[in-house]
Amino acid sequence: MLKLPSPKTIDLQAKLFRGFSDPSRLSIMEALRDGPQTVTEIVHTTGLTQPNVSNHLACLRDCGLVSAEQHGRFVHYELSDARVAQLLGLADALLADVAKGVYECTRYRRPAAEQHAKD
Amino acid sequence: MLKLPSPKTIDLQAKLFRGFSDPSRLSIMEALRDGPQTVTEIVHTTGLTQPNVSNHLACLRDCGLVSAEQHGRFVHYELSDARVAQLLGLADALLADVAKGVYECTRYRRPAAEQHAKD
DNA sequence: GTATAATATCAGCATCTGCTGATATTTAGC
DNA sequence: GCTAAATATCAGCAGATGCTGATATTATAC
Repeated sequence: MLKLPSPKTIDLQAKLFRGFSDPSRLSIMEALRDGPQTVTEIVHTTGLTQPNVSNHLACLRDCGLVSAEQHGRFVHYELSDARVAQLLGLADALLADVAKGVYECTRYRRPAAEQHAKD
Repeated sequence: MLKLPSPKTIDLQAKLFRGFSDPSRLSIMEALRDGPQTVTEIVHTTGLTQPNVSNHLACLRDCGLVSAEQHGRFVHYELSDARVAQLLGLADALLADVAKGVYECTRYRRPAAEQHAKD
């Protein structure tokens, strides 16, 4: 019988990955890969709504994936650890090879409107 | 103005990470870290329900994270790429440093019953 | 062919998640 | 102090997600 990590550790890992599992949060982290940005800058870079960005940033900060620094009435956010970018890079590399599968992964994803590719 | 990856790429990355963002799927992948296993073996290792395991395996297979091989009426599943385990390892390392934050990341997670730690 | 074991599929439900729109808070400049 | 800009918070809602329980499928053994 194999020994798995404790349920608590598994849950923590899941939580960590959940930080990466949303397109909006990924956009934000991709934006921060080039260096610190202000909330408003992130809003412009990503095209997301300001409350939405603030919410995701708060989430990412709570999870330790980004860190914040206040300058006047601006708050500069940045990736908190080189390994965050490293994870993004590793995902890129993996994606390059398994993308064919991911395209069709609709098991836990309703087919909805068939998501016509546009890009 | 910075240039983000295309929305399609971001969505694919999000999908990939979503494969890792569920405790049940993580348990399954952790179980497979030690080598291939049968569905029934995974059921025993993880303590999950058989239909549940099958469903998650189908999801992971669609996403290219695990691969399957049929032997008689048994199906042996294994991690499809070394980088899958690598991602799990990197997450472990990152978690060791940011765990304090992740513990408290309840932004997109209802506090519910406060989840008393037991492990 | 029949029975049985291993795996897959599916409907239905409860819950979680992320977005929007409105509002509160904080800070700088006057 | 007052105003305006930058950011944070919150309620409410639409939709996604994961689980269970029942059932279907596949494959071996007899």
